[in-house]
Formats: sequence, C-alpha cells, structure tokens
Amino acid sequence: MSAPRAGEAAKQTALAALRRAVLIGDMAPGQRLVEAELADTFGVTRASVRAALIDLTAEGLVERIHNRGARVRVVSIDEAVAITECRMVLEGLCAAKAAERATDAQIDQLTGLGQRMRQAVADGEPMKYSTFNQELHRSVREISGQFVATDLLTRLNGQIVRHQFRLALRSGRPQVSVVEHVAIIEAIARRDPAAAELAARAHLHSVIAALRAADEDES
Amino acid sequence: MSAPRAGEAAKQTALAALRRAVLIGDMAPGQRLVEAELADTFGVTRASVRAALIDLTAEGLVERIHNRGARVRVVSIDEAVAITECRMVLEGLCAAKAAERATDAQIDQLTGLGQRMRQAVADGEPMKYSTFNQELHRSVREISGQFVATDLLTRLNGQIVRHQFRLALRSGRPQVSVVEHVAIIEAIARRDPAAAELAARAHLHSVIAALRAADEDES
DNA sequence: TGTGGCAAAATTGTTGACGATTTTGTCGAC
DNA sequence: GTCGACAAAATCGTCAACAATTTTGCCACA
Repeated sequence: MSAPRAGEAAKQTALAALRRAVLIGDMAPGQRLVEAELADTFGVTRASVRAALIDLTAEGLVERIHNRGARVRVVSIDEAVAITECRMVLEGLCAAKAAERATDAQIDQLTGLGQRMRQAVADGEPMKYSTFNQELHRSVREISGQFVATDLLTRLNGQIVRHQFRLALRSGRPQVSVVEHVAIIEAIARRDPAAAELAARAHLHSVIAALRAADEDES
Repeated sequence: MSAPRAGEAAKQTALAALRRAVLIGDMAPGQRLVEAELADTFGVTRASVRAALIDLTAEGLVERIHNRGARVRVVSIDEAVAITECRMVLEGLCAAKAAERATDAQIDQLTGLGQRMRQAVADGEPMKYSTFNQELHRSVREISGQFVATDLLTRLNGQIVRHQFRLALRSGRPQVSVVEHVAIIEAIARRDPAAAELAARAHLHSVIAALRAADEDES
C-alpha cells in the first residue's frame, strides 16, 4: 500500500479525477462527497481533496454546505434553461466573431465537421453525433478568440452537460439539431457575422424548447 | 490587543474587507497581498485570509501564483474590452427579459432613475451620475429575473470597475451615455424586448469605443 | 407502534507548527 | 563598478492532530 501522494501535484490529480467523475456521471447528482473517502480512493491527502472540492464549488459543479460537506450539484430544469439562455447570447457573440476571424483552413475544418455530423445522423449514431456536436461548439469558441466568453461558456457547459447528454439521445432530436448546426457553419463560411449570430441563437433557442419538452415527457 | 477572530465569520469578514479594498482601489493593481500582513490588518487568522484570497481568485479579482503569493489582478485594455463584449450580450439578454417582466411600479422606478440621471448630468456631477449608472444596471438585472446572467455580470463587473470609474470622469462621456441609458429605460417602459436588447447592446458598444479611446488618450 | 431525547459515531472545520520555495541582501572576484 | 554565487530572511504551502458540528443508532416511554 503506497502512502498517499501529497502536495502540489496531488491536488491537481484529485481535481482532475473529481471533475471527470462528476462530468462523466460516475457520481450521481446529489450524492454526498465525503472527503476522507475520496482521499482514499484517489490516493491523496484529505487536504488535497478539500482544495479540489473548493475549486469545483467555484466552478458550480458541486455544492458545499457548512459543516455538512459537499455534494454533486443538481441543476433543475429551470436552472438549465437559464444557463442555456446565457449560452445563447454568448455563443452568438462567439459565432459572430468567428465569422469575422476564421481562416480558410479553419472554415475547411468546420465544413468537414459538418459533413461528419450529417453522416453520423444518417447512420443513426447519436453518441458519435454528440461528440461532434461538442467539438463544433468548442471549435467555434476557439476560432472566435473570445477568451472571456470561452471561459464563461466552459463553466456553464460543465453544469448542464448531463442535460445535454440526455437530450442527444432523444429520438428525432439530432435530425433537428444537425440542420441548425449546418446553418451556423455556413454563415461562418460566408463570413457573415450577423447571420452566424442569429443561427447560433436560433440553435440554442431550439435547445431550450427541447429541454422543456424533454422535462414534460420524462416527469 | 484582541486576539484574532477565527472561523467561519472571520473568513466572511476578511472576504468582505478584501473585496471592498480591491474594488475601491485601496490596493493598487499589481500590489502584493501578503497573507500574514492582511491577517494582522483585519484581525483574523492567516487561514481566513487564505480562504478569502482563494475565493477572490475564483472571482477574478486576484491572481495567485504558486509559492509566490497573491496580487491584485491587473486587467489590460484588451481584456476589459473582451469583458465588456460579454457584458454587452448578457445585459442585452437581461434588458429583453426585463422588458417582458417589468411591473408598472418597476417601470416607474426606472423612469424616476432616468430623471435623476439627467439631472445629475445637467448639474455636472459625474460622481452622482456614476452611482445612478450602476444602480440602473443593477435594477435592470434584478427585474429580468435572470439569476445566472446576473451572477456572471456581477463577476465581470468587479473585474473592470476601475476602468468604468475612470470612464465616468472623462469630460463629455456622461452626456453621451445618458442618452443611451434613457433609450434602454424607454424601451423597457414600452415593454419592447427587441428594442431593449438593441438599446443595451448599443450602449455597451459605445462603452467599448470609449474604453479604447480613453486608452489612446492616456497612454 | 410511534415518538422524543440522549449518547455514540461520523464528518467536517480549524489550528499551529514545520518544510519548501522564492526573494533579498551581502560579499568577493574580476 | 559590475556580476555571480552564496547565505539569510521572508513568505507561502502542507500536514497531522484536535475541536466543533451534524448525523445516526438506540432505548425508554406514552
């Protein structure tokens, strides 16, 4: 049995492992996160886990109550909608800036991604489509060069990744979504900022509607 | 000499005091924030100061480097512009929602605030105008009921409060700004979400231009 | 059977000291 | 006088133990 690693690297290890566990869904929403337990699991000291939990709290992934420990934060549908409304305007901003700044090579890359998304939908592979989906959103943010907006979006995305995931698996949803994604890509390829922003906002507007609909169905 | 207060309340004290000091400008940008020194100043333990510094780092007000301590974060003009671009779309969102949700009483309140802003400009009182300015932005966010956007905006605002302050004191700036503010108020009073969003964005667009211009002049 | 309260266990929060790292100051060689 | 190396001081990061709090288990009692 190796002694728990400690210090600088240990905290980073714990943070990465915990973030991954929460995002992947290994930890159910609302589950208690006991410091000693996690320290044992990851092979680090309790102090490292504690620091990691504090960081994750700032990211909005976990919730800490005084003297009652940390638990995986649950985001209600209403919160998810509010978050997506913010994503809507921020991704609109990024899309517009991306349309202004994209190089030819970047446009080619986006177009190729669009093709693969269409293919994935045609083949009925929602998991693969979901991956391309996230890659597209990330690419647009990267091309936009809007670091502040990118930071905010990364944080917001983490909080609702579970909802997004559930959405991608709903039948019929990819068929709707892919059209909207292609519209964003084409607007950027045309280097039309206003159209790109509108397309991005229209897409996320559709996501909001889908979120609400999914909630109706499943509750 | 009283012993340093410790524990939960102490951390809150330190956090509030530190945040205030950074925002007010008591601590110059780039200034080193020595934990022991601050602990002594505020009459709390070093652990409390430490926790407060970690929180402020998450808020983007302070920068921490491993084994080198914390310093007041300096935001460059480029960063301030990027931040204001995000504010632009987020405040646009809030303005639109506010136009949808505002009660008659709230509209009256906004209108009154607009009057006082005009008065302050006419009287040549930039400090008073600046206060009303912040109050207006806060009111719109509150009326919008967009808690997520409000959180993001509060954080972003803290990071550039110094730049905003500098801007308010420039001659001629209030005269331009007050017109834009009144336009936002009137759009909300008309309950016209689209117009409110456009007015808010136009205002922050003007702020961005002024930021860049102020940088040109002063450098 | 259900309920209230008390004690034990589990869990988190805090402290003070110690170790590691960076910065500053000094001295001597060139 | 300038530069580099070395030592001393300052400062932050980490830990292990202790204190405070909450939760759980249990039993008497109505």
